Amino acid sequence: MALTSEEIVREAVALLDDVGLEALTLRALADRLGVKAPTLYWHVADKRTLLDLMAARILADAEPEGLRRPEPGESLWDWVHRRAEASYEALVARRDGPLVLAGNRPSIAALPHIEGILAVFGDHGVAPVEALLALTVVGNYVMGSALEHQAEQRRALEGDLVTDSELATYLRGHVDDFPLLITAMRGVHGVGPHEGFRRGLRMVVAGLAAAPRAGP
Amino acid sequence: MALTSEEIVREAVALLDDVGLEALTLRALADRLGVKAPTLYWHVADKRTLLDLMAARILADAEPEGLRRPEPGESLWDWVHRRAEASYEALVARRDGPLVLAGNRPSIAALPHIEGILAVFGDHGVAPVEALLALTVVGNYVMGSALEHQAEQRRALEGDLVTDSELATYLRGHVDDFPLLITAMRGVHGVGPHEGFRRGLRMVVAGLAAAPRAGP
DNA sequence: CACGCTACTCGAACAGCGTTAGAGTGCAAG
DNA sequence: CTTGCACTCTAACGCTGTTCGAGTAGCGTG
Repeated sequence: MALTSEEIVREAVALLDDVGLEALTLRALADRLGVKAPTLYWHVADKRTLLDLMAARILADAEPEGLRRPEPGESLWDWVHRRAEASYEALVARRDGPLVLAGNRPSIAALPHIEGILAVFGDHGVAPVEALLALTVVGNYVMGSALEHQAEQRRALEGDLVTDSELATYLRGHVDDFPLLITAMRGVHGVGPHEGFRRGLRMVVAGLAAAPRAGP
Repeated sequence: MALTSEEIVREAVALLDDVGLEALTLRALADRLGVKAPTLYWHVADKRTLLDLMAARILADAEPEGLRRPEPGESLWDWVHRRAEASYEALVARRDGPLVLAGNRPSIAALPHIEGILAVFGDHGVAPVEALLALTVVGNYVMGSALEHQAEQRRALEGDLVTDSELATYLRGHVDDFPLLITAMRGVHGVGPHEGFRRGLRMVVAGLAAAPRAGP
């Protein structure tokens, strides 16, 4: 049975989930597919383009069906908020997902999708330029947040650097030096780990909604 | 004359500017220092920790003196805006800077700095929790934007994928399929490349300023 | 001066990586 | 049966980060 490039990409993403980006080697991927490494080069040009394909697939998975358009009666910005939340969660759920996506622009295949989003903005009276701006602002915030969250997570796995809990114990030893930081961390610790992202997202979207001439 | 680890880090950052992250090899760095590769291991534990040190240095360079506190009479949020703009520009100016910073949390050395920022927020009546939230929101937005900008820039250098101009010519060939996207891109193209970040930043900061109980 | 000790540098080598060249295998079409 | 294509393999290249153990220069002490 012949190997397909889609099968390779699918298994590569699965391997990524298992071992992380650093251990994602072509030989390991080939092993997983019951094949030797050079075989992959018949189906995929490069490791670089393999990563591009993986990024495209991860991105596609992060856009479920129900988010293509707003629910009936849903406000534009509530929809933007929901979209952002969903892609953040999809990004964070996939191990090293943000890292893989970091270097890879969406392919041409994503253009119709973007056009559709701009159309929705248009239905709500937002001009294309403003819409694209809002889209990239939210996208960059989501990307940055996911990246930071996973960086922290990776640290905790490797255990060799400043994790949040290590930071907490360090701070406890220097209560007098960092009173504000300590109360801030305590307040953040009260809510869940992703709650910070959500609260921030709400403010970001509010800022976007307030700024342009988003007609009533 | 003995080699110091600071000298290594300084030269590593310079090498990064010259050749980019992918070509930043220990042998090349050693060559630049007039030394052989194993020597570096006497001064630095790992390449990983070398990257951590580089990240710390890049981050430190991104915080110039005049931004520690607001100018007299400057509003809190104008100051936040100025800080964000400065670090964005520092990040983008340094080749692959965002990529290096992506995996590396600020070291313990950065804590006093953060504490100082929280104190400024406190002077303006913003509680530590809200201040830390605002700080990470802006930080994540800056990080995501810098990452995206440099990803685009890298594509243009390597010339083998979808750069903005290639995208533009592709779009010109499919005017009927993507009318909104085209007018949006045209509008973005009118202003400078970093203007999108600035306009977005203004909205993000506005959202932050409006949301919490930032007393008068 | 001679001693050893520490600080520092090096050559040689290892395993593993992405990648290529070329030979081989099976299967479908003529 | 033969040809040719689609696909996979073995072997190897140059490169990477990293380790080992030997070597050297300078210094404080006897």
